[in-house]
Amino acid sequence: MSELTEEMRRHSAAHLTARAVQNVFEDVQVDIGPATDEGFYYDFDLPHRLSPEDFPKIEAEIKRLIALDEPFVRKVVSREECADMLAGQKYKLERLADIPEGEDISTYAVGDYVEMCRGPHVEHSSQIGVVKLTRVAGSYYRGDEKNKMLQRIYGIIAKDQAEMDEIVARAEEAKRRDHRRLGVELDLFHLDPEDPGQVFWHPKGWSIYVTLQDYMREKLVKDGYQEVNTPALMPRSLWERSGHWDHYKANMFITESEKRIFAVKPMNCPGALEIFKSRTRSYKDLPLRLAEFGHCARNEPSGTLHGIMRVRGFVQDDAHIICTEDQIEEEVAKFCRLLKDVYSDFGFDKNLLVKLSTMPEDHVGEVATWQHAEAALAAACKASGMEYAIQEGEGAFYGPKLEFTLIDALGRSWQCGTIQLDYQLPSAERLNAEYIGPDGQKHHPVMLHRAVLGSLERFIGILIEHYAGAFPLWLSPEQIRILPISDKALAYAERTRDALSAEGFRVAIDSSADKLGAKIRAATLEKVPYQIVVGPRDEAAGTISVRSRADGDLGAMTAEALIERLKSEL
RNA sequence: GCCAGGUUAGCACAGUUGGUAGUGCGGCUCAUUCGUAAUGAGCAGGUCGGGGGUUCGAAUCCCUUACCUGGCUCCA
Repeated sequence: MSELTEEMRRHSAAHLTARAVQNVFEDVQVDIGPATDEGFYYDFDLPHRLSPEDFPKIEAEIKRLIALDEPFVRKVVSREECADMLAGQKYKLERLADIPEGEDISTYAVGDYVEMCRGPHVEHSSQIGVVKLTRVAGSYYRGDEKNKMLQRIYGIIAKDQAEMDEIVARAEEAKRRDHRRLGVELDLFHLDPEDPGQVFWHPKGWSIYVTLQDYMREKLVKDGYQEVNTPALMPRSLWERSGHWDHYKANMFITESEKRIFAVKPMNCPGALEIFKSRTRSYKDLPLRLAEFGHCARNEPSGTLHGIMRVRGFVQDDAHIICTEDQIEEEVAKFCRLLKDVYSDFGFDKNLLVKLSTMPEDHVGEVATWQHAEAALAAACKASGMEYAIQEGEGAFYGPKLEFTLIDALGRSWQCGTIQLDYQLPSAERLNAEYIGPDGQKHHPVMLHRAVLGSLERFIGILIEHYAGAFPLWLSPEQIRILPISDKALAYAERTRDALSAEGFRVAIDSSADKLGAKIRAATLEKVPYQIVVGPRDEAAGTISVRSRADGDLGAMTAEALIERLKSEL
């Protein structure tokens, strides 16, 4: 018998969920219920509207079924037998019809419940462990929005109750770190329901934003980029030439002035090419790396918006590299090095996943060109010591791409960085960018679209959750808070602040009438990295009493000693 | 965009079978001038998301609309 796997247990839990739902409710049509990375789900169609209030009933039934400890029995059946068995189950019958002629059709029975299924499953239901249903959601039949929406129940499993408690605790930790919650608590930003998907950055949030942007600027300059800025509003004629009007119009915010149509840019690439085209270019200008923190707006469907992670107005750490085909490999490798360098500064250096998306069915350009491009991307990965997985046919229609996924402190993965090859946009059919080659002839360059962080909004959302709001010193909006023990120490607190501000630190004074304990509590909850307590004793001795977020009470020291410590930490 | 569930004070939430709103935190004022995670007292703050309906009467029931949440789809 094959080894018992997590997937078998999850998939078996899905079967019992289906069985339980059919035992509890009337007229249940079942579809499919696979295991997922997290747990499992099962899709149903039934007149009753499922809600989390139904979970206890269903869970109790699952528990009862598991306790029966019945064996899962596999049986290979004929198509006719299977159809008989599935009588009345329309989704299952459609799924049966999908199974190619000649392939084995297997069923799994637990007790009196039989289901058509490829398997494999556990041997006995008790091997599943503990099952908990987590949520219910709509889901299109076969994932196609033209089809009927089924009701999907998600669930998770654990070996025993203790493990389940642990899993639930981890989910609560993720909830505690939710950037939407911390963003409000730490006064970083707010979202206005009247203006969905647009972020209002408050002083502290904007401080993080600008600090992050300045950090990237420094990296870009060192890496040979030049920063530019292009208009937020550009005319329809340009979008028609770029192809966006045909392919992306539904996602663009469009406006009109004096009978001319304009659109808010959803991407910066046409702007970059307009700069390239503003004068005659030589092959000696290549590669030309143009970075732009351009504000883009995309009219994302309302259902996809999520906090500051998925918004309609955002800024990417965007850049476009205009180069020759021969330069692709070196430019991609250079980008990979930059990306690794940046990610490691945030502690994302481990488990970086790279995906290479190749030519899709619906594509433009020659197959040979695509193969050459894909090989260049693969070679660049290898050159920078990155392993990659191939996503067959997942590339954009205009070129292949690399996508970089980082893993945060909670072990969750986020796709942020990307580099995409584009033969289309600079071509004669589109924006017609040209340079003069060594041969004196005109040539079309290739364009690389790339971003390390992706959108700053989303990346900051990830950082908030990754750090649980406790930003490293360099990113903290308020690096130091001075807590005078009473008004009598206020003047000394102000002198101390001025000394630290002069060194470039972001410092605030808590001049409220609260007692020291309350001030410490407030600063601690707001995760300020350094707190300085000052009172008459310190003033007399010319020292300050320092508390660090990481190491607690550091005792008395001079302001100079603290400055030295902070500088070494930056 | 689709399905489901939500929306009550700045935030977190109560609000029993319909009888016209409460708690905590926060804010403000006053008092306290205090040495390492919450000083005390008082005050203000809500057309219960918007609109329509049922009813003598709606936060509560119905319809509609906006937004939010969870998924699905999408992410040239």
